[in-house]
Amino acid sequence: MRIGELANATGTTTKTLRFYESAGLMPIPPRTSSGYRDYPSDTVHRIAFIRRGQSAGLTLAQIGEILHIRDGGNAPCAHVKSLLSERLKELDHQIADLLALRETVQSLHSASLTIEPAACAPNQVCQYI
Amino acid sequence: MRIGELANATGTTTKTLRFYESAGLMPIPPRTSSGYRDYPSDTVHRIAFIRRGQSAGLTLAQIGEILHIRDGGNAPCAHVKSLLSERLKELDHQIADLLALRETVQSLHSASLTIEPAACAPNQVCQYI
DNA sequence: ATCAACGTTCCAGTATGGTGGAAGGTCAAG
DNA sequence: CTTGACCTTCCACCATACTGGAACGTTGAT
Repeated sequence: MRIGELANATGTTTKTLRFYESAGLMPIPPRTSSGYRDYPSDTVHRIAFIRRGQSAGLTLAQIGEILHIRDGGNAPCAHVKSLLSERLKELDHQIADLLALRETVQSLHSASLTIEPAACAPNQVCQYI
Repeated sequence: MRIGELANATGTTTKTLRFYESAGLMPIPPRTSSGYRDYPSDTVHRIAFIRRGQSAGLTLAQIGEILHIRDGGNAPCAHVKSLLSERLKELDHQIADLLALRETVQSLHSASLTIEPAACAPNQVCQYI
């Protein structure tokens, strides 16, 4: 199948597919005599996997690692487990950071609602921040 | 004061200060006869404000807006209030998104711990994802 | 034969907040 | 007079996942 078909079948764009290829996520596809990429039809599964990996919050680089292990003929199970638990730890950190930031912003915001703007000194930028 | 002094006094670098200037966050400073930037000493407060704005999760562009209002001789109170409440909404969105993602990753990870890797079919990339 | 719709490569830009380095000018101490 | 620490400008690059566009070749239908 040609690149446009594949893009249609997977809900991506030809641009994105060429980008994935340049990023090392796709095996180099064979070409037709005129130079068009000619993908085997099971490539849709590979693209679908990439999308699922992205919705799981993995980066393209991490998804690439998994694909490379599989392409090398091995089962990527162990690596996937460690990527997922790593990602889980990162998420916990990010969530904790954002919650702390939310606290900060929340209290700045509350203060900005209660303090009189008239009390604003012109020699500083902003009393709320 | 010269740029290195200012950088030292505020815990930034000369690179960063020149970057802030190019980003429009700093008033154009006077120069010495030899072409060195010569900052008024209250510039440290401006830099400190920028840092506080960043720890409140504001972008440099948003911090710039506040500074411009103040530089224009007006009190930025109203704008600051709206920036903070906007930021609060964004944070709530981001946190909700991350929590949902955490759920997804969590269940994928649990599955990866219980399912037998031996059940791994070689014709798909990874059963966990 | 011509036209649209597809394909190709390559280069550049998006947003964010800087960082690194080259090539050169200035200043104070020894 | 030279050395080292400072300053100047400018251009390029980091990560991330694409996107836009130019310039040109191919395919299939009318």
